[in-house]
Amino acid sequence: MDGGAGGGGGAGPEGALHRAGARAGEALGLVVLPGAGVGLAAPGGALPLAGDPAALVAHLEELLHPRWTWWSAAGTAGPLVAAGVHLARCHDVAAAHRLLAGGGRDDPGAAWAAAHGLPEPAAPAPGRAAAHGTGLLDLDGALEGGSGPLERDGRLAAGWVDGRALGPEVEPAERLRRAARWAELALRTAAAQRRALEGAADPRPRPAPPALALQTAWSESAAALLAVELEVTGLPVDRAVAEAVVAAEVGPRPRGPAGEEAARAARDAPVHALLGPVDLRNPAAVLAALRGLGFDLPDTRAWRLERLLGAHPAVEALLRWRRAERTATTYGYAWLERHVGADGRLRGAWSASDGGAGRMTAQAGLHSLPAELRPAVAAEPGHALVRADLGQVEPRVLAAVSGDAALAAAAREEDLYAPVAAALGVDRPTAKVAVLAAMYGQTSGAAGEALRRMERAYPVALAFLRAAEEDGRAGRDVRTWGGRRVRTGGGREARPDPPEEVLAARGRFARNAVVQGAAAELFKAWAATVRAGLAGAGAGGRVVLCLHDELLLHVPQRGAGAAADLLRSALADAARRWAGERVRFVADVAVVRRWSEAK
DNA sequence: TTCCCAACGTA
DNA sequence: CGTACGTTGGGAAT
Repeated sequence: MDGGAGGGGGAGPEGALHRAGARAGEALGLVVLPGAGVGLAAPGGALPLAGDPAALVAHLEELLHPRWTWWSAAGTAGPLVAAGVHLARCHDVAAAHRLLAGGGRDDPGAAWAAAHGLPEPAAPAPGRAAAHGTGLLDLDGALEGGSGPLERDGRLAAGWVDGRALGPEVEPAERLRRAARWAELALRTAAAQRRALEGAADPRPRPAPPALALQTAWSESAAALLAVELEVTGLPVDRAVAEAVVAAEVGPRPRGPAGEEAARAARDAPVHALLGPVDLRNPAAVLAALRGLGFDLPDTRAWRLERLLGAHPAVEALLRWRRAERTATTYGYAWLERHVGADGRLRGAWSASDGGAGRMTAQAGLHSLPAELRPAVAAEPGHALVRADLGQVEPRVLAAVSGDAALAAAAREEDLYAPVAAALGVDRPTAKVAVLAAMYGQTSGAAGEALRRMERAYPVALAFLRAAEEDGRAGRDVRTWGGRRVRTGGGREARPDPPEEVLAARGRFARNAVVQGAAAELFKAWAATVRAGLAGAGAGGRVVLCLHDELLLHVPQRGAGAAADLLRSALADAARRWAGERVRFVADVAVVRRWSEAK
């Protein structure tokens, strides 16, 4: 970063940072102004630094190895990651807020308010809550009056939350000072969150590992940074193979809108010949046409049509049409065009903890690639893919978080269902169905007797699940093992007397959330540990896909064996921190050239 | 233009 | 054997 720093004096920012109370390994607030500089904040003061943000941050990473503390990785880390800077540790205020508060809000205004005991502010204008807005300009009284980022009532000022206060139209030196001030507020918010995480009451029947909530906040923070990296890195795709897979389903790439239209008509023709000129893309029309053939169905879902395969040739044609249409519209040439870059990387936006239970989500179809396309996910020359997926993760998680000693004993086996089957006195498939039925709240009576035996064999686990279900039915929030608050919908749309259907759905949701959500936490702790290990190895390996219980790494060929070992050791480390020694977690690991070759 | 539903891919 | 998510197209509501 030679010579880029201003404000620190002398050889660099070290002196000023030291005077501001920055210490190696400790929290350091960070705001990035792309192309202009950074705002830093340590416990004793804030420091504006002009210069290239990536160079400044890379230097400080090496010098201080801090826990970078920002409002959100999504808003701050993008330019740094794009410039190739590795950031080892962070506290992501948005991620910690999602963990502590649940719900959909994670903007600075909401996090600040929660951390200071203030009521949640009005939601920022949708779509305009950019990290550092470029919009102008009518800086309101809160800014112009010199009152800075805080309103009189203690809330964050709107002009700061929406980024206008840091916009490029602000005079450069003032803009940097504001960035440092903004970093200071992120640091203060993080400190309050840390106190809340450390002081969190432990409502569970048995004690969690020490500081689990704080550890979880940090691994969730790492996942938020990983989400930024995943989008920058992308998933390596062999475009020729992908196009061949598409072509096999829908034919050659159509040329222009006319070709598009012709291909569409060609897809429809065989079904029209058998079913009449029905609008195949309108389910109601398809339903009516099928009724004309004598099939009276509640809907036209594939599994329902498959039962009628022998009855009329139109059924087979329709099912074939559905597959082709899915490929053409969702995973076809247009999709490749939109999401696969010139460098052969499939890119989409990632979210580190979306939805009710806090799983990762991804756009651009990254989480729902059809199996037929997996041969197209391929290592680049000189590289390998290393794939690992957790085995039977949800029942193992249930054993860990419920504290059921008998289930934990079963979870010490490579195949958890074998001892469960023995305990229940049933065969393995029945045992598996019984466990899943218990975890997810069965409604049809298929596993009735096995479920009653589950109750006798694993009463602690079943009581844990029943308690979550009761909380959900009552509209009470539940907390996952790592401390994530999951709202069950009792608050919003509070109808006076919800029908049984709604109550039952809330119960199933809560029963599922305490398992699925906890599994998501363990997964992210694993992913964060793997990420750190890859960086430490220094061989350029990257996580390229996270898929709920599966990790895919892209590594130089000669590092593949080490990466496979890392996946196993990282799981052991993460699981020990997360659950102690009582439960074993297992991963299936394979070094492959194509994703389809694993498993 | 916005919102909801059906359908289906993944875990 | 239920939950979660994203994407698409169509139709109704606005």
